[in-house]
Amino acid sequence: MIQLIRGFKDILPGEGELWQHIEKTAVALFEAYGFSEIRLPLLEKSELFARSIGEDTDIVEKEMYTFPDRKGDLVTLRPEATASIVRSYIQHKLYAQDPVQKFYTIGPMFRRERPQKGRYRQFYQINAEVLGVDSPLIDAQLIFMLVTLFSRLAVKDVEVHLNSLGCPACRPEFKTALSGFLIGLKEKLCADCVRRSDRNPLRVLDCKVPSCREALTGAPSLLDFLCTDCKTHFQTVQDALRRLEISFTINSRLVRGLDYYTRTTFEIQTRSLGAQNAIAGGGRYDGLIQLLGGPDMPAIGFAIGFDRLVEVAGLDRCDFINKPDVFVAALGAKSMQAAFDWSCALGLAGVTAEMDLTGKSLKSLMKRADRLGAAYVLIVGADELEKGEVLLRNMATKEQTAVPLTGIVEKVAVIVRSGRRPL
RNA sequence: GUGGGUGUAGCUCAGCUGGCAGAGCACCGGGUUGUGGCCCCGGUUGUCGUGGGUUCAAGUCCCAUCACUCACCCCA
Repeated sequence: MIQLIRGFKDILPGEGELWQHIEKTAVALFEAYGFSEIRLPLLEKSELFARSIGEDTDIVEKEMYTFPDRKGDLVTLRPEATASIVRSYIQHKLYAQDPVQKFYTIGPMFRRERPQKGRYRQFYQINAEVLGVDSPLIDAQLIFMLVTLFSRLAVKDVEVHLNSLGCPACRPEFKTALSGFLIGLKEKLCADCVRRSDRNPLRVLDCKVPSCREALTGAPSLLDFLCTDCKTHFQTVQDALRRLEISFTINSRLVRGLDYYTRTTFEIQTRSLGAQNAIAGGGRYDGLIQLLGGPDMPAIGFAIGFDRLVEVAGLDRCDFINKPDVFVAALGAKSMQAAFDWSCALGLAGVTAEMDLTGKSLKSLMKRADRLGAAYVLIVGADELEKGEVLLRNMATKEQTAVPLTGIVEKVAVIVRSGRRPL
């Protein structure tokens, strides 16, 4: 048997409906705030990610699906969406029409990590990005949208973690101070942190090893090093969040894994996902557009882990399963023909009709109708055809109505519609 | 990439110190000659993850491998 590739998964019928519901909820929300959909390729030149995400990140160093195409060009299955969004914004000069652009996009990303709860090699993200807006108010609005979405999807125990990473004017100063602090501490840190302290000292801050955390208690805080502009920006974000009644925690150790982040960064966490507790993360990346060859434009965005969101959404999967309105139970070959014609016509009339084509006993047909959750069963047999009327059984009330054969499709459709609950 | 746990019927799992591969659910049929859910009776379903090894004999012990899973790492 050929099995699927490690870390990949099938979204089976029964789950698909829930995925769709979540997607629709997100799209409706984004559109209400003026975001438009952008659809992007899954494959990009490898160089795009190396430049945007950062050569020294784990993603680029060891997690990307990178391979030469048939001509020998290095291509990569996208590990995230922001790089492509920015690439597209620059390439099509979208800023020329209107410097402010708001996008959302939903789709698969690929990273070759070891699979775990809520972590797959092909995983899905919902992204929203605002390009060309400097104002800290937009930062708050994005967080507001995330919190709103999670509440609409009944996600429990949502926590907003907030930090500012500063800008090219103030971050280097902090990095120097941090490096200085770390030098004296090398023997107290774990092996990973010793390596990090040279290459990417910021990452030492969110190490989970208890001894490292302890050693870092007196470490300089990023927030003390922010320049005046960054400080004001961060303060405005917080004030706006308070006005929007969103509770948040400032976590000066919240560091992003991608190099391009500046200023505001945030992460939405929830319990009940084990170690993979982040369901969304994002932040500002003011320098990225210019870095990739575009104009000097600010930008901010977030990514939601779709797979994780599906796991923590407080929704009953059964509520979204597609149930037939009518199950057509045909007994005998002659009945089968008539029943088949009617079930096709019912579909056109907007009534979901399901029927069994294998010629089973009425008992098993009834069982099947019950399992599928059909609202009605239309019983069609030789006796009924002779009498000129078939029986429509309401599965909930067990009431049976005789429906004459003339105009049967319309009559069934009327009864089914009247029985449907208004949405 | 590192470490732990788990792979037996479609699903959930039992199977002892090696000795004929099992149960519940599901499915199919019958009781009810044409009416679902409850009840009763009967029936189908297996490369015991895969490949080696030890043994008279391996689901069981050993090695390898694949997959799932949890954690580290990293990240959404």
